[in-house]
Amino acid sequence: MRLSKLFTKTIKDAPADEVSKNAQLLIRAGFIHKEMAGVYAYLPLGLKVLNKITQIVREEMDAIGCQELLMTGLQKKETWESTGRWDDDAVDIWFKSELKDGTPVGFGWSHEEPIIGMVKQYVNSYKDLPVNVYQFQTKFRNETRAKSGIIRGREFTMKDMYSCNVSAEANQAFYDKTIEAYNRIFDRLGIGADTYVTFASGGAFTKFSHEFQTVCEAGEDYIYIHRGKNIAVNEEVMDDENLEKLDIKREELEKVKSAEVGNIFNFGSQKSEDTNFTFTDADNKQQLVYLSSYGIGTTRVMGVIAEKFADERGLVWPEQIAPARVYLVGIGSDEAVKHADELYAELTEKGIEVLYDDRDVRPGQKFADAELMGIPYRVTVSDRMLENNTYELVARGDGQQLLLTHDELLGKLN
RNA sequence: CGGGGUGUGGCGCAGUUGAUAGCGCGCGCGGUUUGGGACCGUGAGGUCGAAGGUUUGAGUCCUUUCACCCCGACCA
Repeated sequence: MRLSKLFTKTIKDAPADEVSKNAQLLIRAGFIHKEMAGVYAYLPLGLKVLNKITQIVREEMDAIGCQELLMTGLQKKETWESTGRWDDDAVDIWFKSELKDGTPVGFGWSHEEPIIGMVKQYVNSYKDLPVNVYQFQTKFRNETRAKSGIIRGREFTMKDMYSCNVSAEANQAFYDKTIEAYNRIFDRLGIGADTYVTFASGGAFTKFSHEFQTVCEAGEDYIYIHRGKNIAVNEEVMDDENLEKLDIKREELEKVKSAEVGNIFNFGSQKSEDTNFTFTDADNKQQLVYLSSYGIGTTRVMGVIAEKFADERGLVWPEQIAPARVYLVGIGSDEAVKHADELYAELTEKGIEVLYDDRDVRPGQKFADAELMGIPYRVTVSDRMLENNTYELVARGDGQQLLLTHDELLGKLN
């Protein structure tokens, strides 16, 4: 991608109404656009990042046998009445509207009920189970107060997955398998080392749940982490009884601020009882399906990563999700620019994603933008470099600078 | 939802005791520059969140309203 063609541009001053670091930097770098409080659009560079996060999640979900689908944003009242969750008193974040004829509709804040209602149609026998389905969907939640940029919005995207099994054991086995998949996801996203499987309170259908909490100052939770066991306890369920259950001692724990990037619930058979979701077993008896639900807020993850790794110069993306791998800067004479053009063509040809700053602006501005955007590697082609037949490679993360020959550079970037 | 705060060109801000708006960034044009967000010159762009009111006169005062931000509450 040539920067001269990119319609967005960077700005020096963040809008005054943005206080959160993630939104300030993402807006300054041209990754997102604020439409209203808690509602953000994803611009070309931001969408690249979001799509990469999405793809990593998708690969890991597929790897454990899940099938992707896409439910609807509009939902009907009847679906939610079975569990008593259409009522505004039960769920206070509903966005609701109605059809022209007055029929009420809701904007999906979750897809638990609809997806179960849909799957139910196809599951009749134990032979049809297990079923594990997931989607990446926009969720609408009428939060009384949006905050923290894209970490807590009123409209956001989430990967939600639902598993249906024949027994509590099978349900638990898949639940455990998903925890492993989630750990792989957060590893690949670059936040594995700071993300803890956290014992937390449950929701409407279960007493406890597991959260995936990433240590982050911009988070909204306080958790007690156990570095030895690599697990944590959410402050909200921190008591002696639970500590005993987890076989950990209070003094082994360290309190940190964190952001919830994933949350999984084992519903047991309670939810299927409410929704009348049953199957016929081998003895021709009707049995309740065991359900679990698993969420990862993909846009929130993006915000947490932006927030967590940023430094005083701007964003710092982990390589796996950066909008491009290389930020190419050409400086100086026409000759140098020609070399930069050629290198851009060559890298692109090799499948390396390059953001080529071919704008007619001064070097300082290009360097500053490379840093603000957080592209992992900056490659500079200039007359000074050409004299020695080298290219300058600077890593965004640690600032390490290398002077490489053409072949060394390609070796390094491959 | 309770408390606090802010709305003035695309962005960041100033506007004194009321007299129909000014600066920086950005943008156009010309020129000089070219390894850390250059400089000079010259332009374009706003009627001051919205509505109503007081006044000869309102960005400045009053009322209402909307939006946005922060703290708290909430967060399946």
